[in-house]
Amino acid sequence: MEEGKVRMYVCGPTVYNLIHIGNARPMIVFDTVRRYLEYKGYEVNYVSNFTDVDDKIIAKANEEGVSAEEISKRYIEECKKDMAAMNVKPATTHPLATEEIGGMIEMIQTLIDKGYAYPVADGTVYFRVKKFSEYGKLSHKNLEDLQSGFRALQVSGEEQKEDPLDFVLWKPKKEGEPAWPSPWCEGRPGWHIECSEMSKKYLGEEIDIHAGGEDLIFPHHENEIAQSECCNGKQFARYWMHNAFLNIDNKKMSKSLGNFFTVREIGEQYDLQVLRFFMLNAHYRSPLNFSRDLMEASRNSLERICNGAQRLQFLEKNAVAVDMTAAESEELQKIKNTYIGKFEEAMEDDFNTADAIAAVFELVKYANTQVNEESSGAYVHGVYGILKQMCDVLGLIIEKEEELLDEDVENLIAERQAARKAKNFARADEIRDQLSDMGIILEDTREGVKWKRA
RNA sequence: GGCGACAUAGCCAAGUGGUAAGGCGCGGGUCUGCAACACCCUUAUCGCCGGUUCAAAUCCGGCUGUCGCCUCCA
Repeated sequence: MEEGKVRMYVCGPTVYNLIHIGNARPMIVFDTVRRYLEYKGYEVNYVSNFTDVDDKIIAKANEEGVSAEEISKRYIEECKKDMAAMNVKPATTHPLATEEIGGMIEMIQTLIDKGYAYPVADGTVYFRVKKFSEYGKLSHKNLEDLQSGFRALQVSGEEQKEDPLDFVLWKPKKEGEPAWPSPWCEGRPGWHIECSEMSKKYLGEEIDIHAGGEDLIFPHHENEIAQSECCNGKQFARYWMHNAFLNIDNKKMSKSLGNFFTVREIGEQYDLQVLRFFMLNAHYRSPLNFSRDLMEASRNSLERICNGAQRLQFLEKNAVAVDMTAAESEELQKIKNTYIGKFEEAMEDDFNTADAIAAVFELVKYANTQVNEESSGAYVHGVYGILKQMCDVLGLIIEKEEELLDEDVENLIAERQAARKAKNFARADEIRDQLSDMGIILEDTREGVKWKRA
């Protein structure tokens, strides 16, 4: 909407527990969208909320005998740790629903004033769905479909609605629940109005991109559209992006099936970069199946990229020639066009990260076969730069911190080298095993001995 | 019942009209004292049936299979 800028809202998690790997998918996917837009020079105002008042949070609080606030604060902190471990950038703003109640009340009041909402006797406020003729435009549902497919089981409070399709904007407090004063009753906001308000406050009445999991299309996003467009009189979001689900053994993840994994659990077994790679290896709109085998495959794949990157760093550091030759300069421009070209083309085709990753692998192959000891430092640096640029956009970290080994380890490596020279391979292998037990893996490359952490 | 999505090699996964990217894995080989890394070679005619077209994984129809959503559930 505004030259050089993007306003983007992503529905965030309800913080009643550690986030699971299903929650991680939109975080990783839309963080990558953001990174690409920033890479292209856009200034991205990225807003993602935490839903910190909700039945599940309250239930958890009662279970533990603490306040709802204590629960939500705790899991917001844990969620931020997981996000950092997945290399998900913090949002420009992470609003909390409970801190935006005033704005929500104002929006609800406006909707009532315009005739789009109505309070009932107990103080509940409902949205009058039939008043908004475009209701269903996002989820491709029409009111007849909704009514014909209407479930026989009705929720409590149904009898006070004007129409079964109407949804809650404000609900009265129940015993022991957190509540805020409002013109209608002491209570708390409905879930949908929270996002409408937070999006409006931090991004404005119209935004460029609104994103979230595909399960949110109906009713959550449909209801957000109804609320925001009726309240503000403007188109709410220009683009909607929805990621498909992450399944386990082709089934929706759920606690009852026992196929529920938190990001924290996976992080104990794998570097979460592997999880990130795994998710980006498929298109965000395709359902993705999660399994241990697939994580193993992803780990191996990612390692290939990291190995290639480390080799380049090594070659650069040990390059004999410093400056690029004219031929190298020309070649660098050529590969930039080829690989960055393919990468951008993929990303600009609805963020086809799987295809973009293929471009990364092709560059790695190029580097492994065409870049060598005879390449100039500047040239190697240039190739590495291209690789790093692509990986940065994907949020994959390939740059390892320069790490110094302690003296004992250094000495062991030196001793092993001496043993190898003396053809005392038994001793050499013994040392290698010893280092392996310490978590250090040695590789005898043509360029010298390299090591890495297991 | 209503609405919608998907079906490509052992596995994951790109590819929406011109004769199948990439990765993992398997097997063979080169390099290495060995191992690892890397490199080379090898691994598919795209769920089934029919149609449109000079040409289809790609378009149309039918069938089969899997999955998602259907109002206080994130």
